[in-house]
Amino acid sequence: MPDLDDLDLRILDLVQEDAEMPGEAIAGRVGLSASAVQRRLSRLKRDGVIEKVVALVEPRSIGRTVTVLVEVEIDNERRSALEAFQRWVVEAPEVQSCWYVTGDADYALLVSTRDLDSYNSFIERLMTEQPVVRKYKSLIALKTIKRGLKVATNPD
Amino acid sequence: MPDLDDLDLRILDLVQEDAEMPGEAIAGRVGLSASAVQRRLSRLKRDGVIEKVVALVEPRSIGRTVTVLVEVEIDNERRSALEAFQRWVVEAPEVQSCWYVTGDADYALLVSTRDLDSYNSFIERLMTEQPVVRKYKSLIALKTIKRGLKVATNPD
DNA sequence: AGTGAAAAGTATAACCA
DNA sequence: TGGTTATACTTTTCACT
Repeated sequence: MPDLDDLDLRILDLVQEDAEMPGEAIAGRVGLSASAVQRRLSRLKRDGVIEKVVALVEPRSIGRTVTVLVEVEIDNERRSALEAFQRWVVEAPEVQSCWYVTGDADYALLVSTRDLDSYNSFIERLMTEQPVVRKYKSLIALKTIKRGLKVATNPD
Repeated sequence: MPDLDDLDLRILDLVQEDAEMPGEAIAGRVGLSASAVQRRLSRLKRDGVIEKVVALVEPRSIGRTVTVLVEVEIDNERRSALEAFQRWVVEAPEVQSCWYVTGDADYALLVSTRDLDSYNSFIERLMTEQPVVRKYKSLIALKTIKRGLKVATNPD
């Protein structure tokens, strides 16, 4: 991942908001030709700066009403099972994101399920299949204020 | 947002993983013609099922090394300032996502910054500009296990 | 609603500055 | 590296089932 110049950053800023914008529209805004923009986009994808381009789906519209932030505490005497836990998380379709964190918890999971019943099923599966999880705490999202993974490109 | 059939769900499953897949490729997988797929995609966007299509950028590659889950506690005697707080959050480029949650905290924020220094600046701005925030707790992500906002389309 | 074919719009690649 | 042109591909529109 080599050095990105200011033009790359401005392009990234735009496509993180709308990846369907035609190269020519981007070109107009950043002051380049369409093909220069496309060349840069190809390079950004090849180098892994742009991981992928995805559609963001509104969860309610496909019947997923429940979003939960789950804080998970690990049994330190079973640390050897951590890799299996992480693989489980990566495979679980309910888990949107997961971080290993400092602080009170060990892992934080962002989970999306149909309803509270299926959230409960998810937690039961987690606790029975992954005994390395000692405790968990649920922060149930009552309202989504902002949803995205956009990374700021500004210098601050 | 009217009823989605099984074909819609299968299309959504694919474009949440890779929105650049040509209509014809999707068509082959779900058993439709390319134009039928395109018509469904247009409808899904028009109806807001697909909110938008965005590029996912790898934070490190643009110099953002710090990801933090911030739990925020609200001063209940200043509830009137909540709307201003939410607007602030929506505007703040460091905040990727934010939920109003049950449990110990009131809000949970997903924050991305250049380094710990700029995270500190962010927190100071938050605390001085939004006195409605009484307390906060930082869960610093030491490792990202899984990153995305994909919503499962399966029945579970 | 779906299919297939023509038309319009984009992206890709080759070439030159 | 950027711009321009030509080619290939994709999406959009339309006539028809």
